Amino acid sequence: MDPVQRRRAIVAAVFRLVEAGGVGAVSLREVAREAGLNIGSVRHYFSSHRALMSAAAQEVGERMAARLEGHTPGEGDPVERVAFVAEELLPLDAERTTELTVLSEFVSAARTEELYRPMARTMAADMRTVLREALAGAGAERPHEAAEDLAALVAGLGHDAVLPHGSPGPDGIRASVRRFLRGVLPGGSPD
Amino acid sequence: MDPVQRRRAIVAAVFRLVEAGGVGAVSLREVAREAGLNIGSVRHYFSSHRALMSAAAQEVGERMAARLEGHTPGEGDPVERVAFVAEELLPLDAERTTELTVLSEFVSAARTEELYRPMARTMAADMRTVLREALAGAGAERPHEAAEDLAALVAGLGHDAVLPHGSPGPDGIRASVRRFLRGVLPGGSPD
DNA sequence: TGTACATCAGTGAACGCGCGTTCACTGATGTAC
DNA sequence: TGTACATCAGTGAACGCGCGTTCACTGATGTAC
Repeated sequence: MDPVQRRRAIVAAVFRLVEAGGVGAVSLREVAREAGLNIGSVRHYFSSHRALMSAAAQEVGERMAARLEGHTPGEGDPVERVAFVAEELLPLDAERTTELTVLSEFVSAARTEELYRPMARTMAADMRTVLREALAGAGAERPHEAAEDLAALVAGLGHDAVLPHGSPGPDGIRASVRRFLRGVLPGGSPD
Repeated sequence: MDPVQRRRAIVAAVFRLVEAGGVGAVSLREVAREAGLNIGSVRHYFSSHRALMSAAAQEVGERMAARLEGHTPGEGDPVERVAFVAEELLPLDAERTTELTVLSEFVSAARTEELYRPMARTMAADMRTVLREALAGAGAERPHEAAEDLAALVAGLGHDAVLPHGSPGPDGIRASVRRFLRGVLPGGSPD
């Protein structure tokens, strides 16, 4: 197996463990078991537990950055154009739910673990930038303020939906985003 | 020392450890050190690690419930009346920041640890109820929808501010809450 | 008043376990000459 | 073509450590009679 692919497979095992039990549940023995390798083999590709987690955090950040940058805003109604961007960051299907859950675990861990802080900071800044540009492009009057509000709304909706609480669900999430956007963009039909 | 006080002191030590390192950083040995006790003494008051964490989670839930129920909505401008309630749930000073950080750690842990799930569910439901009643009392046209949106905004603002990222800070948080409330309540000056 | 016993706060050593790390190793592939 | 050596993927035992738990213990206070 290609060493690059092997490293990817190990990081993928880390992601599955993070989703199942959080960042704290990732031990080298569990990673080895999940990846179908010997613990010594994991060590062969990542010199330490810290190095493995750092690589995993970097990969999460790169995936989300690609998600944010990789789409074209689309056309049509301003509300739908910005909603399309915001919804990249919301748990509206299984794929996004998994990815956001893993991201959220790393970002939360960044509060007490400095290893994840650069990634968390970059993510927060990228998200604000992308939302601000989308809002400005769609004609928002105060894109900076609106981006702050939308970033908080998106974080809150994502947080709730990822947890086993009384989340509004995909339809409720979509509705919240549209209510917000109709308030800050021109051309949305009033309520 | 009164046994009740002793239990409280041990739970307080748990809270300090959760704030410093998350729920995963709470070991019985660390709790004993933090509380100035022997590990056997901690065991004397809480029959297991699980029982201790359960008691701590319950205490967090009760404190937040008291915070939500214990205030009177106040009078005057509808925006300020609801903002007063919402701001109980936002990290606007050191005390609220600490309390919300600890709450947030337990709620996040609830995703993978069923022990904390009842508390997390109750908290989420209480928060929605209190916000909905405050919005309805202040004249919101669609208090249910507005409460969902405000709950997400509050969760997002709190999440961001608790983490070492590019948070908007207390003034930005207050401004976001007021922009939202002016959009859903009567009598707020437009923009 | 005095003795015996029960209760309970508090102690700290010992257990088995999973952890990250270290290390000596196997065996296949590739390169030097 | 053939031999010697280097490289590197992959292995798995062993280390010291912190963990939750268990347990036998001390000593003070309160109660029974």
